[in-house]
Amino acid sequence: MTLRVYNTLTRQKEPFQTIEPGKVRMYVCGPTVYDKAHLGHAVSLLVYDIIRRYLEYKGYDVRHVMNYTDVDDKIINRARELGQDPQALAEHYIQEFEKTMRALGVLWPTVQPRVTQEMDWIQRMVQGLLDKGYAYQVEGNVYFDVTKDEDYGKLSGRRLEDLRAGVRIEPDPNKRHPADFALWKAAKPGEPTWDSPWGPGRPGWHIECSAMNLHHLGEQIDIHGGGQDLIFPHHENEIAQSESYTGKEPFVRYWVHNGMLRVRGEKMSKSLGNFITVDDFLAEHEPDVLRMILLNAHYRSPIDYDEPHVQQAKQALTRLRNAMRPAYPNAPGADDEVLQRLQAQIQATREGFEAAMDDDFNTAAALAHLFELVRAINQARDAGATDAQLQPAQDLLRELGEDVFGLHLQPQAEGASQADIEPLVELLIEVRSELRKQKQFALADLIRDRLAALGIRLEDTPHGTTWRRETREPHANQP
RNA sequence: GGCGACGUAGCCAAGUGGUAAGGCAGGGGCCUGCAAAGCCCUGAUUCGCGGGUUCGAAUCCCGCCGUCGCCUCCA
Repeated sequence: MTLRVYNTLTRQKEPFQTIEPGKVRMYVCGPTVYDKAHLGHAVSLLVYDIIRRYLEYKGYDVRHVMNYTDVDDKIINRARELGQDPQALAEHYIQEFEKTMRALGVLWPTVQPRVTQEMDWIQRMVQGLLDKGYAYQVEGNVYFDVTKDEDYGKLSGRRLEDLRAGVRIEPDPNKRHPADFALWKAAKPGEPTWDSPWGPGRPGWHIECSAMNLHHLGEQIDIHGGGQDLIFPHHENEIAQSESYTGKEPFVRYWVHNGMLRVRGEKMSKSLGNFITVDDFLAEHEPDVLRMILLNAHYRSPIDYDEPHVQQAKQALTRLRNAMRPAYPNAPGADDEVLQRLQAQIQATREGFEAAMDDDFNTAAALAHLFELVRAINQARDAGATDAQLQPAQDLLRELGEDVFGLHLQPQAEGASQADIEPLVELLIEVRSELRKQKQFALADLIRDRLAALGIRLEDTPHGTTWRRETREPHANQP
């Protein structure tokens, strides 16, 4: 099977072929660090985490770059409000963001460049664009001249005439064309500045991503990711800069854009003030719940966030985890017919899962195949399968659910180890069984309830009583 | 005004020409002292609406209605 990926540039799914065989160069737009991460950031982190995990499952070596925008109007303004140094503020929120990444359990990017550490590459590109006539200087500012780029607008499907007719482009007397954008902004009093051939100033927003791509991945890359709201103008401008500078097309082989998270039917955004921070979410729910919400939908679709969806995702996650539970006590072993069915499902699941993921990372369809495996495992367990007989199926569920989807399906008990408490729990179960035989249900239930309060769940089956540590509690992000 | 996406059972959602995956919730049953989990059965003659193409359409075309996004910072 060949992986096919939807490319925003061509608006269709295309066979995935990398520039270098076996290697993927992937760049994902990271945050501007002036505030805590919200759920939209989490969506982006998780979507590209899952994509990366699948690429690695397919055997690719992924070089994954995610930037931090640590120089920007918003940072400067926030720092001014708080009476802080902008760099200190940015550093603080980078640390916060990385806490969030750890809490969400995403694979760590290979490189995490910061604008402030890329000035050489940024200035080199700005100068190159000036030299080639794609940019012009006005009073210490450098602007990109969109009229010099014949195919400007190809990513977002816009034409300059349309833009000119646009209602909300603010007139700027310095710009030759309203759609021209700043590569370098002349210094204003009280702002961080860097020396440059065009005078003191700081980079415009778009140039950083072009420069970091060039520096860390090369002139052409395989995948460029980001939210759909970045298609215009940010990614459009990136293409214009990079292709004008290098003279090579395409700058990016596959433009991948994830759908926006919505709250109460509207996009969640800082300007609308309806955003939920990741910390707020994690104080109530475990990170896998958000992962499940995303897995259940397609990454390009908008996702509505609300409590009912959270509850649905939580239940579905529990069903997945319950399939990892062991065989019944003293399981006699399942017969051949049952085992053959289980074996057939193992094969069908892997094939179905890969076919779904190969089709533009169709996680919802892939997840459906996982649930079919779940049913087969549960059927086999009910039919008396032993742990050894269940293991191949559970191994597959673990591989696809944990390694590829990034979920945590195995109970991860905290505190005392399993081995430490096992003899004690077994003792209590034995005592309780005696009580049940003697119909002393009040006492038996007391033991069950008190153990439940301690996070140990007892379940009576026809074959005996099983126990397990309660799945982990929701926890706030750890330091 | 320009560009674009979407509209599938109570809810989430896959499915882009061959007769509707999966999950959540609900109902019935099995199991059980009870509980929990699990298993079995159960739901759209139908895919926003109206036309058209086709032997055949949720899937293609046209029109309409509705929701949302981008065009300004934004994952």
